[in-house]
Amino acid sequence: MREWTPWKTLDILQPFSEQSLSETLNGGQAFRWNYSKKDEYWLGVWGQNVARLRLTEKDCIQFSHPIDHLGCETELARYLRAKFDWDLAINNLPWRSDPHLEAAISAFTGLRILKQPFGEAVLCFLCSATKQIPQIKVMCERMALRFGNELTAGIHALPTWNQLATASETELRELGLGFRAKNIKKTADILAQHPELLDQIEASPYAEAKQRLVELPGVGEKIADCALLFGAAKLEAFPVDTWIIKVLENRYDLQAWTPSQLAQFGRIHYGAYAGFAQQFVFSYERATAVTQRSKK
DNA sequence: AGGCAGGTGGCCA
DNA sequence: TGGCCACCTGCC
Repeated sequence: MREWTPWKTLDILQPFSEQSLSETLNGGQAFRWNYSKKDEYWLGVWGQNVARLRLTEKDCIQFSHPIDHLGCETELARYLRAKFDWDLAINNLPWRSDPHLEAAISAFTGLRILKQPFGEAVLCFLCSATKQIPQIKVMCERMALRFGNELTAGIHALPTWNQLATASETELRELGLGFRAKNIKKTADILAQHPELLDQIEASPYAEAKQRLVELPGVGEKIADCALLFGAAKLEAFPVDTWIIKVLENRYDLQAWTPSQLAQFGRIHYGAYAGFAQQFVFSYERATAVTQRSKK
């Protein structure tokens, strides 16, 4: 068992709350964070990094990482987008004329969009098709254990696409990936053949990046938008999933709109930070649904 | 016990 | 274009 560094406060422009930290790490953006009630910290993995996170009573965010992992603090600041001005982004959202958005923003103060490694975001959201968050997490965990590097005692990184290309579809199915296994295998083969492809896509403007991403097997509009929003910091990406369809139909009275029309509405109504707005109303809707379910 | 879950692609009109 | 359906698996 290797040692962990003492807790240190991360230099961050705007604070989290317990709730917004939880929602950011474990609300459907990322799938590799778990909270230990006993130890009172979050443990997470991204890229070849592992860290523990916790909030102090004053909402300072503190981190710890394996002692031998130099550079983790820099990577963490990048991952959490510590220096990005999220309040300015909120200022540019249309909450002044949109009571539902305003309520969602108020309910999730401190929520932000992660900058995950792009390839990992593509992989995780390829797993997400018709799955709920706990199940997506299980799939990611199994892929990491089977094909990813061990970072510290018992904790594995997600496999790189090159590592995945060595797996057979059968091996992937054995991890419980179901029909997603075929898409992941085919995508892995393509990315192994074209090592620069993901970097090129990430560096492209949003529209072009999306156009090129949906050429990958199993990547449709929704998964492409998730990967670009959570893995490439393209905040104009607006994933339209079943939750957002519900929100727009019920809260914005847009019944009878097709998903593609709803996507267009979202981009126009919410603007340049549509994906950030999406995350607020997504979280708000899920919180409401969970409350209603537990009342029964 | 059967339907459904943060979808996608293929096939039909 | 637009609607329908199969596709794995697990959970209610």
